[in-house]
Amino acid sequence: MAGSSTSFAAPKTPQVSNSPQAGRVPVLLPLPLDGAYDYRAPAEMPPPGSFVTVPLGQRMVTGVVWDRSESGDDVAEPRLKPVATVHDAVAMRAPVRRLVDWVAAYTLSPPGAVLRMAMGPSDALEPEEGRVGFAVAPDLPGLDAKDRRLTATRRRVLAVFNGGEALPAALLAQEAGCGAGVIRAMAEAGLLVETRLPARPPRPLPDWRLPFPPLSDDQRQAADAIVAAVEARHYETILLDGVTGSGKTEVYFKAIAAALAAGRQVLVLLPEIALGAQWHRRFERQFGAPAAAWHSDLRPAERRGVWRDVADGRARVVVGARSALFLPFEDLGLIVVDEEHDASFKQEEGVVYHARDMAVVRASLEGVPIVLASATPSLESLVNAERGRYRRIVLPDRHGGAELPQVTLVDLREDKPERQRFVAPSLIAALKETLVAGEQAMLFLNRRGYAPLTLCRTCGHRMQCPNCTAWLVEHRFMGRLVCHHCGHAERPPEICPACEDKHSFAPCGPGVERLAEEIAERFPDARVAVMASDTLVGPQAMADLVARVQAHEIDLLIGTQIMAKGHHFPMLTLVGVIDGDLGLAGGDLRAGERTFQMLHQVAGRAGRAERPGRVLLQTFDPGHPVMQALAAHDRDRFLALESAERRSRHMPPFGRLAALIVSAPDADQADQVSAALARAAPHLKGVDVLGPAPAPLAVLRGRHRRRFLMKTDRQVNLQAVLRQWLSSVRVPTAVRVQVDVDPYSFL
DNA sequence: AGCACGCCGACT
DNA sequence: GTCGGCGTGCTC
Repeated sequence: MAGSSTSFAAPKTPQVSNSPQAGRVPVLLPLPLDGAYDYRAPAEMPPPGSFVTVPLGQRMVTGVVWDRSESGDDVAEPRLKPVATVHDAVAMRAPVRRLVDWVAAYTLSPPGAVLRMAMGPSDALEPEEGRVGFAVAPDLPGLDAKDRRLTATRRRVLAVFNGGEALPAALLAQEAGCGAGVIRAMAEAGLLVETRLPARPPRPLPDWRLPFPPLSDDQRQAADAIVAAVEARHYETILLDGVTGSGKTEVYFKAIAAALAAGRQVLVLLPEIALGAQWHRRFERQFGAPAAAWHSDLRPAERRGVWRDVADGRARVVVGARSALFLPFEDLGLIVVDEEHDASFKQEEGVVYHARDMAVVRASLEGVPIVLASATPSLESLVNAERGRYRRIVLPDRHGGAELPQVTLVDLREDKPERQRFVAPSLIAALKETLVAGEQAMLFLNRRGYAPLTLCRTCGHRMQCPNCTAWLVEHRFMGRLVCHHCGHAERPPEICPACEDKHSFAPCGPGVERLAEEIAERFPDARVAVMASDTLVGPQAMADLVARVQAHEIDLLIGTQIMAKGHHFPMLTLVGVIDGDLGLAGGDLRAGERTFQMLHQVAGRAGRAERPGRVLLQTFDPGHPVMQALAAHDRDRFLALESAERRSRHMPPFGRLAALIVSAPDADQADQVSAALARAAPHLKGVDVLGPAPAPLAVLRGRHRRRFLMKTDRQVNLQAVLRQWLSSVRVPTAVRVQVDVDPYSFL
């Protein structure tokens, strides 16, 4: 205990003020704790945003020096542990810290859980010096090659250099097929010398001065307005509303060029990385250099590189999915959210947030403009434009003069497919015409696998997931029954587990695989490909298939929503939608809106070049407003109807919504906590609580789930009401209460 | 999120 | 009699 008595005897750090906060520093850790923890500050107080490593319990954790809050109920000073390390890395800027706080408060998540998304890879904090490498010793050529120390392995190592530059040890060892020990021994023996490798090469800079393609008057006006916003350098949300083919991308590329010209960085958010490839090609064509990509399957070294380049300003334009929202831009000048209506911007696990909405928050905290682009804007964004919070810029024309495809509704009650078949006679006929004309066709069915349900003909038993309230989907290519919710997979049984009858199973309903089978029977000579997330493995598979379609090596493409977006197939003149009603079932608030957006996007694949396209849309409900709007190309009337409907029900964006999901391994526990929550539910003006009800997915991954829905007037502070409500109920650790503010999924 | 502490089954 | 399963609770 000599150490502690020494520190006791040492004079106390002189107090710079009488404040009890002197000498202490709040540190937010990337853990789901209640808030920042206080630590004893080092002699030189690290400013807010500094990355620091501190002791927590038995381990060391790296976090960020946070901003002082006013609350006074801090831990007593003697218990404070000291900050262990202050990192040299670029500090987290105030707008990012405020974004973390904002997202945490809005989503009712622990701030540390949000910080985790903003921290980046832990090794990105290490000081960036050239890595250690090895080169051939300068006097080596003088050595006799027959020197006994020059074993075969060592010779292989020397051969790797082949007269070239220094290399990192790991690469050397890998290339020579030996261990790191060999390299070290060779260095000790004087065969190799240790050197510094040069720092990572600089990124090629996108060139904003390259000529743009000629823009239409509408495009030019839109571009001028957005460029002016970029140059004005203040926050504004611009909704860029333009039909497919109207040239939205060129318009926001102009804005990107303006931001680059001003020396500032740009963030572009795309809904799914699947459509990244063609975006990157397009960007590189315009700017002569690639944009930096940020997504979940970057390799660690690449991830670290991008992170650092964003932080020190070397990466000028970053394209990414949701998580790019939290990147540490040094000098952000513009944010673009493309396909802003896309539901995949909503993160459904962990911190539940909507990246489009939080991007607007970031833009406002950074004081920069943000462009939300879509051919089918969300009702939320359109209403925000009506309210004057967003500026709406409309691009009316299909740039390049191509006609809109003709959309014909196929009434499945009249125009019936044969038994156990799913393509109506009129669509078969259209496919035939298209193929005969040497053109391409696409069939859209948003269902992976062979059949969504497998049923025993003898006893009616349905194959169900053991962990979820869901049917198992047959995947015939894989020879598996698969749960699309938890990933459970099993071999299709030979005998029915209920009645033990043999070979009694029958597939019910179509998936893309079954549709492909029907088409192969019907058109044996057609070259058919299936495009679904589980048939395209690896990042290259999608690009390869797209290239084959563009080279007309495929006549007929069958796929799920993965093929709905962005690909340009000049010879594709027919799109068939197998089940237009699929997205409309279930109690989803946005079912109609989403179905419209998805089918509109799919329809847009037909006839984008000089060839006119047509769309045949199979439905059991041709009178449905979604189908009528699609057939008449009347988006605005549909939106007006949808908007009126939402307004009358006080649903978003005219009211606010939050969902609570109570889940537990045990149904009783879930019920008990639900009952307690129900008893404590707020009774306030403008607040309605519905529930508890078993969730549509009543069991998910083995957890029993109950749902509440809280609906409030727009002016109610929904978060405050929720916080109050939740704090009044004790929740045992086995039970989880997940909060989903602005829910998009109602499962 | 880790990591320790703590209370019940199969092993030397 | 111990080793170790993972339920519960804490970390400035």
